[in-house]
Amino acid sequence: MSIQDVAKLASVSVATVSRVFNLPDKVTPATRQRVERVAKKLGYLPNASARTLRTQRSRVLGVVLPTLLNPVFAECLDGIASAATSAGYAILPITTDYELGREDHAANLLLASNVDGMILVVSNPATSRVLARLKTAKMPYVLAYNRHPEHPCISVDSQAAVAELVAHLARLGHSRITLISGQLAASDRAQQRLLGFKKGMHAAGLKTTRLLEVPFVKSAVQDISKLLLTRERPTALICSNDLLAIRSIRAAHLAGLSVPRDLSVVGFDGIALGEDLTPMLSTITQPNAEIGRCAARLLVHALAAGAPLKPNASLTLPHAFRSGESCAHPASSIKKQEKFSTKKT
Amino acid sequence: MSIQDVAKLASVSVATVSRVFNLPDKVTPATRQRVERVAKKLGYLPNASARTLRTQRSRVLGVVLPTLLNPVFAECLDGIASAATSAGYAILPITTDYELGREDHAANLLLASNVDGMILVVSNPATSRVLARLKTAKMPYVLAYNRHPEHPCISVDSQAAVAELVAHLARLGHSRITLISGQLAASDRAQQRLLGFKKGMHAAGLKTTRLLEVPFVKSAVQDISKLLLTRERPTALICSNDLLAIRSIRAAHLAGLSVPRDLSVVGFDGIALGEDLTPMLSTITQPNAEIGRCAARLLVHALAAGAPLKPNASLTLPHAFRSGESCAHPASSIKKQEKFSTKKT
DNA sequence: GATAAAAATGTAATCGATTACATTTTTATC
DNA sequence: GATAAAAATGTAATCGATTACATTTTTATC
Repeated sequence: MSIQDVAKLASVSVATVSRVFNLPDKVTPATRQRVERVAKKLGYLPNASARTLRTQRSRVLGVVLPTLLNPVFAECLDGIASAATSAGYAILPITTDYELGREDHAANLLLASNVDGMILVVSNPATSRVLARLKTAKMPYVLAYNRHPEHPCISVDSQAAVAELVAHLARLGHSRITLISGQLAASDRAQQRLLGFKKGMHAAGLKTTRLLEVPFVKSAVQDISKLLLTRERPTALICSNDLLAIRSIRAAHLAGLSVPRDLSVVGFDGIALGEDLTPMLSTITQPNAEIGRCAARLLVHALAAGAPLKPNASLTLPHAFRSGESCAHPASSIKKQEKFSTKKT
Repeated sequence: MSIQDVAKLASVSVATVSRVFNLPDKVTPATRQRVERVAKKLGYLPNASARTLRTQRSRVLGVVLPTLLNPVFAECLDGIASAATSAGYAILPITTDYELGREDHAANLLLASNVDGMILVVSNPATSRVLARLKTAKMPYVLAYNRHPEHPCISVDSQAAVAELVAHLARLGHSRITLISGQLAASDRAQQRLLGFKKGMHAAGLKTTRLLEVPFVKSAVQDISKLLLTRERPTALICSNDLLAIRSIRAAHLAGLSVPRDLSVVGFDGIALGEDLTPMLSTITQPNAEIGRCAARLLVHALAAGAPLKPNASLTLPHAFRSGESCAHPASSIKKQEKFSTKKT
């Protein structure tokens, strides 16, 4: 079932069939209809491999993501897909499960697949081997969530966001705040959030910054729960992503603590599901779908212009604090809390 | 950067270069090393489009899913990806957002992309146009989650699962049970779960089966909340998926009801996140990743055998009731409940 | 209706791999 | 070292599209 079959049955040359699909104005209406009818009858679709080989463009964007099991990236991919589709591009997503070797593998697969450009969430742009590879291969790309001065990146300012959050918690009366982070080595975001945490704590005059680094793949509820059973337990947890926040709330429950009465928990990411939870998740929201859409639009734009994206094309999108129900005054400043509650009600 | 460049620089023919990559045993070690070195230096990767065009196989499996924003499908896709990868296949996933037209579009895109086979979650296999299309195109495929006697399907027995669940709830003392379902027209699973609900209610001697059909895309918390404020409100909700269950728990909270004291909520799907919630989600679990892995393995096997999958290759995987914390005795039978609680503590 | 210009259509090269078949080189055996 | 067999390598066709250029047909103008 090829263009040859259609041409034969429609009694035209393959060039005419091709034109019907690509330059319909260059074909007489009568011929066009005849060809279209035959094509439809045969269920003919132009072979993408042949077209890509000949035209040297696939109209496909490669996407490299850590995982789709974290809704952050699923939401982002959804944004990428919608922007890509409206620009006439398909997407080819690959996940790496935070394994560095699989980043290379994914990039190679996409390079071999003739994608026109790539959107990536890498572990760490500063040390990434893939990015060098893309540069030598002259493959246009843009990073999402990552932040690095030498690469085009779409992201929010995680560091500032967490610093602001610390200030907010301090204002609420919290002083024993612990950062629950995923593996720092596996993500520049986690590192930036830690930095923001330290800066924020320092700015608030809080000396001791406590950090619990937990494995991300397997649920870390037990580890967090243990932390919450210590004598000098924190009154607030800042979690470097929403899934960790959800697990922290679970951990609090297992430790016999009520959220937010005994413990405030704030997440990071703003996954949609957080709004449906009880207590509704307090979190720093990123515009995940918009990050994806921006990345795709920028990349498509660069492809149209024929020039790879430069680092100065980077975009910092706005984050926001979504005040949910998992964050409040600490129990020690209960009076203030009551005043607040009264105001609210 | 093509096989020609490598051949020239290594002073061999393109055939030899090709053999180094595909039949390395047929090449003298010395030659092989020379070619491999040159290939590596140039960063050469065999062009997938050219290879696919020539060999008539892409080693890619197409995947058609409603959405990745529901973790069920993200988990399933993860299973597909792992099984496909270990079998040497890549995957090309496309989402349809439950829009019928986009199912066609996705299938066409995948057909044009020369995928070797397809794994699909369609709206309704009985009425699907894509499946007919795949048959005429002789494209091997397998359905996931769907159930239909005329197609190869990997699924659980939703109907039996819900019927059993009703029996369980009835045993706990519930009689006013409402099914919260997504759009019935958009999913055969929803229809089967409804059927199981009716059968289960009938078997339990419960006459009135109440159903609330809610839009799935936008959160239906308000609708559910309204239901819970009625005079004859249900004591238990069966939700046709876990996201609806989460929203139902939220709705209960907004209605001033405590779960599970005032209202039992049971979901369907067994998304991983449900275990981290408080109350931990009571739900009927499906082996989502395994459904994906099975589908991929079966398809790969069929491709190796050169024969399309027959309906009798269908597999019913086991479901299970995960007893979480969102389901208990109804308040009216409070004594029984206390007995139970005591036992537990 | 002859002529020139414009529009429609066709021919054949091309993209980059694989592979049947042909040719050359190496190895084994005497 | 001559000869046959086996191994290594090369040549050229092929997959299915697009497209520059050539050719044919249609249209416009007198």
